[in-house]
Amino acid sequence: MTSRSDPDYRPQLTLRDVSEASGVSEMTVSRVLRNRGEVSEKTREKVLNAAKELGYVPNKIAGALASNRVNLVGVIIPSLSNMVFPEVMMGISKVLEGTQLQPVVGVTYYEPDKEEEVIFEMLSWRPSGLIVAGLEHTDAARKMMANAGVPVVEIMDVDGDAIDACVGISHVRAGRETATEILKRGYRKIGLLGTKMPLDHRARKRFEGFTAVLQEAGLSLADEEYYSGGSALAKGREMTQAILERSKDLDFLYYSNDMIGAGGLLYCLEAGIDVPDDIGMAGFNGVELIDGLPKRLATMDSCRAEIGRKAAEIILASLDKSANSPPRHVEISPVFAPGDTVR
Amino acid sequence: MTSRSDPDYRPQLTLRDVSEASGVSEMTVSRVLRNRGEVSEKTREKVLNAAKELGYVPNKIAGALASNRVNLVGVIIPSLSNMVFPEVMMGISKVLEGTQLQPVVGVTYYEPDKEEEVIFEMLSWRPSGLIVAGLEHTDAARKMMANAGVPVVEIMDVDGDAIDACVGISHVRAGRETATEILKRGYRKIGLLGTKMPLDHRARKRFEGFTAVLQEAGLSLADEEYYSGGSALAKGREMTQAILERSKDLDFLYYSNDMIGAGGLLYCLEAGIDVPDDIGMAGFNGVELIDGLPKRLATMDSCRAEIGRKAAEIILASLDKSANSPPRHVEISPVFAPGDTVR
DNA sequence: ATGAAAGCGCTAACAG
DNA sequence: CTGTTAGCGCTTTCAT
Repeated sequence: MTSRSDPDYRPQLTLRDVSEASGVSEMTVSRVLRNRGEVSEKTREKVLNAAKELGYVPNKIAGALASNRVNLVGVIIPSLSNMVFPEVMMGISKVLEGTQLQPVVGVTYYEPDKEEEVIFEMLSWRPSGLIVAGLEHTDAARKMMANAGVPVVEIMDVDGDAIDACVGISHVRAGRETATEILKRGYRKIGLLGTKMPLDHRARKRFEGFTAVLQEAGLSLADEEYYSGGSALAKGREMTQAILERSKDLDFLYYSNDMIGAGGLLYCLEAGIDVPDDIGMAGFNGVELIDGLPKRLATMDSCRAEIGRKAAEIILASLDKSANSPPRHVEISPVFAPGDTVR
Repeated sequence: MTSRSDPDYRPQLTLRDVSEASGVSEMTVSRVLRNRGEVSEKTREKVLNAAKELGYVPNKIAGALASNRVNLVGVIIPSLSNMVFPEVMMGISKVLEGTQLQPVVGVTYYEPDKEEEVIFEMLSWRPSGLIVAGLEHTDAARKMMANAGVPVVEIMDVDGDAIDACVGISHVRAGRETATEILKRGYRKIGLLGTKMPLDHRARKRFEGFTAVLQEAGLSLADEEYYSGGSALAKGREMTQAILERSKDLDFLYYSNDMIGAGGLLYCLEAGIDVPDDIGMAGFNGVELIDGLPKRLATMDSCRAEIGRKAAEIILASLDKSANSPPRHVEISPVFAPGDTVR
């Protein structure tokens, strides 16, 4: 897109061009192209032909400015580097498919300042709604979203205060339930393995819920291991080896996600460790990958696609005032799936 | 975003509001907010304070219309359901980070008509550039892109004619090289395992290149197996079991991607099959996952992040006329990585 | 260094 | 069913 003062600026095709080519007024051309209002079949055809002939592509920028309507939904997520968020996206896409709305993604890399920036950027396009991962934001970001005048759905997490609407699971509870299941099954010397990400609030909350239950049972974590960077599967393998060599009496490993859990599982199987009798293990997320492992890793489904779908539905409903509005605070309750790695 | 005629329409904050609050003309406010043109430090501050005070968020729609500039790059990819495309995205993001440009994603689900639709939708926002996966498009889509007047980079594949620019690998050659390596290592009874996706042109091209080399060597495929849907890892496992039970004399399995290859590898290891001596195996993509498997699967890196980076650089360069333009046709040559699953 | 005027391409609202 | 008018919020251009 060249600036209009550039020497080689080629003016774009406008409604006016279609109007002239078809001998129909701009306004009627506009109506035809948007399928709005009554237009006779004859004019309709003339316009459509002219538009196709010319290769006219409407200018949504101008349309949006004039109509004060932007059919975009901003989706703001921390990362693309694991399957979690793409799956949320798919849930959103599926619901938005067939409506006028289109998702637009922004990535924050788990950085609050970057998130604030992305939110600002998004809002400056005046989208019809916003879906944001997590409940933790800078004050400025919260203020912007609260004042944006569009529906805002915070997703993935419900442990905290939502600005407008939220859909997710309680990670504290997820951690608590996993711990409860583990204790119930008799495991006592428990190690924690996770990513070194203080800003991954959801992983933090799971671990908090998890350790709280241990404490209530008079236990404490036997050991911990954190990593950053690299292939999650490989890291899970390495970390597991490290922690088991260091703490020989561990009988359970709780991983912050399934991918590193899978690495740990592969390591144990190769090392001849009896899973789940010598060592039990559990991850989190319920990724598809789990189905293909030699043993199904115990996990808890984080319901990513469902969260995406529900969030999109909330946006849709709050735009369509005739629809009866769905609840604006949705907690999904995942269940512990023991798989083959707990006894 | 409510329509302006709605009963509960709240007018948005405009430059005018900031102008009035700061006692500075709209024009100067605009200059401050865009860091353009000379503005005295004093006015600058007044404006910035007023804007922050009010919580003003500029309207990019209006800005874009007036300036004929949209700092968006459309990225059109077939799928989010495996790690391949998110990784391309990360390459793109990394390069665009720090520039004015922002990527916007559209997903086509490997459907040509859907792709045409997404391209049309994208172009109607008048983005500064387009990055599209693949070289195969509907005629209408090609025409739109050719006439869009913005840089268009087709990525992932170079086996075909590019509209404007392209960055990718030759999948035909990738298939050929893999076949060559396999034959060189003495494998002869070769089975093919892949996804049932006639519209995944790149997988098709790899298989075509692969079988061409076999034919040139007087060989033909011993067996084939295709799947659709489900967990790739689990499917890889199932397909491998199926093909091996059916064709007991196979000595090599070529998978259309690493994920199903990994499933196959896990199956073989569990089944006590000697890899690579009884059976050799190879996949495609070079996903990180491979590092964490019991044996590293032979593969060929599809250079996703690099492709994303190069594509973004081409867009950037063609927008900045002072920059010397990089080549507009870039073929990256991946190398066969034998890992531990070929002898 | 700052301001005023004009208009980007389209659609809402109203008139016929 | 079709057309006319006005203007969305901003930036360009030109004047001061």
